[in-house]
Amino acid sequence: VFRTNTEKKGEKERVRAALLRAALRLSALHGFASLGLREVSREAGIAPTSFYRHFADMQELGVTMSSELVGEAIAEVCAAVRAGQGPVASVLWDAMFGASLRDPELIRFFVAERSGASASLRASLQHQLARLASELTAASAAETLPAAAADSAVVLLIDVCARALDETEEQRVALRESCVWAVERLLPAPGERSSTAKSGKVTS
Amino acid sequence: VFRTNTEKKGEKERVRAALLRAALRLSALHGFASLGLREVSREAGIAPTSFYRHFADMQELGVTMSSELVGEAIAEVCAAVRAGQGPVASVLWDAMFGASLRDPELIRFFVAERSGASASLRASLQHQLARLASELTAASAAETLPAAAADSAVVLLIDVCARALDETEEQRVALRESCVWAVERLLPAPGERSSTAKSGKVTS
DNA sequence: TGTACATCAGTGAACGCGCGTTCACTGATGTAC
DNA sequence: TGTACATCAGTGAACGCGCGTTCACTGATGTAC
Repeated sequence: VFRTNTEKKGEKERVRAALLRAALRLSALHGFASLGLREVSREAGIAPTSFYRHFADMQELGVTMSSELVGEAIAEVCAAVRAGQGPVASVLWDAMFGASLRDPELIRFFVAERSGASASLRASLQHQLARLASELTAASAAETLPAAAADSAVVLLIDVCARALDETEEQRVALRESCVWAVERLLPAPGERSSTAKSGKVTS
Repeated sequence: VFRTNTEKKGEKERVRAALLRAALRLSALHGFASLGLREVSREAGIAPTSFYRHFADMQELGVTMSSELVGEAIAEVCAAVRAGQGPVASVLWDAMFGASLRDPELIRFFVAERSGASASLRASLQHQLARLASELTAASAAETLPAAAADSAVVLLIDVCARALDETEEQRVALRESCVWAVERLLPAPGERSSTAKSGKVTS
């Protein structure tokens, strides 16, 4: 009565993962907001009624996609930044774009639903984004940066990564350079001096 | 037979505008992808079947929202940048955030659907964004900028504008400063020197 | 070990509902002469 | 000017469809003793 173990639990876990992957695959096509419980269950190979054994509704499934699937990818990128050698911006791009290549649907989901229709999903994805941003702030010269600089850098990063997936290899190289350049501008490494005054009146 | 004029045309135009505004209002709540033809028609005060007198389907309505509603707002911001006195970044923020305050649902639509589910709508909104980006490139020191710098600046700008709408006045001031700072970093005004090398190896 | 019981993921039938779309029609407005 | 006709935005009834959700049930797995 206390524990139900091994075989039974593992099987449930596999179906749950199938639902998450099915939803990810389908939202790359139509967008998460337009997904139906029956559609996702069909794609996962179970009866519609079985959906409820795993999630209360589509909203709960969406938040789980964020906290588990996106969360794991972000954790990898954070680890790469923490451990990385050389310029932060390059390490950051390579880690994030690498993750995007391994799982293109995941970053598309991330970018699209960060501004999507579901408030709870937006909030959950914003939290994932903030995790990476605070990792970046820690890796930079914190005292000279506006609080939102790292957030801006991450917003740009994921946007460009998602767009780069649709491009040719040549274009990707150009986008990498352009994105690394922008992130370096936004996140000067420790010791680097900013050439731009913090507010207004640069030219005039 | 050749012309059908005055009263009749004006009335049709008014219903058409009501449909566009209804769709904008509703997509601020649920997201455009989840809108139905019946729902929009109801909100606009017409019978569902009358929808077809104006648009072939929801996709066509969405693209029209982009080209007409968003298009007009972007044109205003472009004009402000072209005519503006002082630092480009400040003028840009004030024009864009001013437009956002006047029509909050419009910029939310812009930001959300730029990464949304409909490919044709995405493309149309990307076009609007590019119009503003090229205006900015023209206002800056073109020869020193990566091609995508202005695009990055505009992506950041609209993202922050949309988020600022949900914040207190204090927070908005902070977001303005942070966004202006970021845009200035990405778009140095003519004559300003960049302190960051174009690729890699800043710290090592 | 063997037996009786509890758990619970998965199921198929059924429900009421809102959807997109078609159709033939109305009636006000505009045009021809 | 008056009359007959054309146009066309808006309508209500009707259709078939896929949706989310409920329900009672099955049967394999795990537990108690």
